[in-house]
Amino acid sequence: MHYTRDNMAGLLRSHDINPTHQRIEIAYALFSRQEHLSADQVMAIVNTRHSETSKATVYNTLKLFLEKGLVREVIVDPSKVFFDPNTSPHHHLYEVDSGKLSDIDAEHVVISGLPPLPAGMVTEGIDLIVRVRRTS
Amino acid sequence: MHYTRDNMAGLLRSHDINPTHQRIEIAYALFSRQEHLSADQVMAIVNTRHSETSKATVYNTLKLFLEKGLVREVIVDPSKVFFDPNTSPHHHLYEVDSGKLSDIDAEHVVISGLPPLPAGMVTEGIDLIVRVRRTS
DNA sequence: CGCCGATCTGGACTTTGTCTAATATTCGGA
DNA sequence: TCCGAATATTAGACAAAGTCCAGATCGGCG
Ligand SMILES: [Mn+2]
Ligand SMILES: [Mn+2]
Ligand SMILES: [Zn+2]
Ligand SMILES: [Zn+2]
Repeated sequence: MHYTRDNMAGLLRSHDINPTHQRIEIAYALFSRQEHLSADQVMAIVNTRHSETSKATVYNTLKLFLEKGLVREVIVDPSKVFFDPNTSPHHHLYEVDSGKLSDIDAEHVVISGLPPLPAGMVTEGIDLIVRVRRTS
Repeated sequence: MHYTRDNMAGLLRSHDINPTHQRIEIAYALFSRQEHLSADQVMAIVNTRHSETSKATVYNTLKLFLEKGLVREVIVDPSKVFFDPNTSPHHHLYEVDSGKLSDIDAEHVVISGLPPLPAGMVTEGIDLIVRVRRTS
């Protein structure tokens, strides 16, 4: 599957999001790259050409995408949140020094032996983060 | 093992940390409670009685404890870091709504099928976070 | 064209955390 | 015990991420 600006409107509609110019640009930034981006990075990307999208809109839009399940949040760096266009179950490899974040396919990873959940609780997700460092 | 202010100095020295009044208070806040605390919470606790420890000292001290391996950092909430006096290998259960964070013993948890690390990389830690929500 | 709800915006504000330069404390040695 | 150097603490300025709001703008429809 190949992402273009032109198929962003359909993607947004399929997630019950009204497609606007700004939302299309922001979605395109994430989906065309298939990378983990911070709000700051998204803002820099969408404002490279000319369109001028405000900070408030970038944050509002990313939050909207999150609520609608179009993207997922990755909390791995204490100073900023990353947004992930890959919403299929997967884990993350985090290079502590460089801040580089990459995906680990969940398909072959098995997590067993977790204790039963407290009553009245339901799992929203299991985040597995492998923190690595360059051999010094 | 039972933690008192009086045995904090020894604990600090055993981790190569010069025990000072402020450091003892901060360590005592964490170890006597055995809870995950944010810097803000630590500051509130140590300043409840009278001692008046500054914000800079709270942050400096928590970072020092981290470097010396006396506490560990838990990154689970996008808005603040939690400090964990439990440095033995364990995982976390995070209640998304309430923000409550609790330990999952690592002893019976098995994680298998992780892909090999990129060359020249060494694992610094594996963080497993089970995000749960109250059944609605 | 003109209306109206939805969206976008600048900028003030909040929160978490960092930095700095001045002050205070600690601690080993005389 | 006293002293000086090294170490630690501090107030407050600063920075960065993120939130909020009231007013401006957009865009689809009659
Ligand atoms: Mn989806
Ligand atoms: Mn230890
Ligand atoms: Zn990912
Ligand atoms: Zn813990």
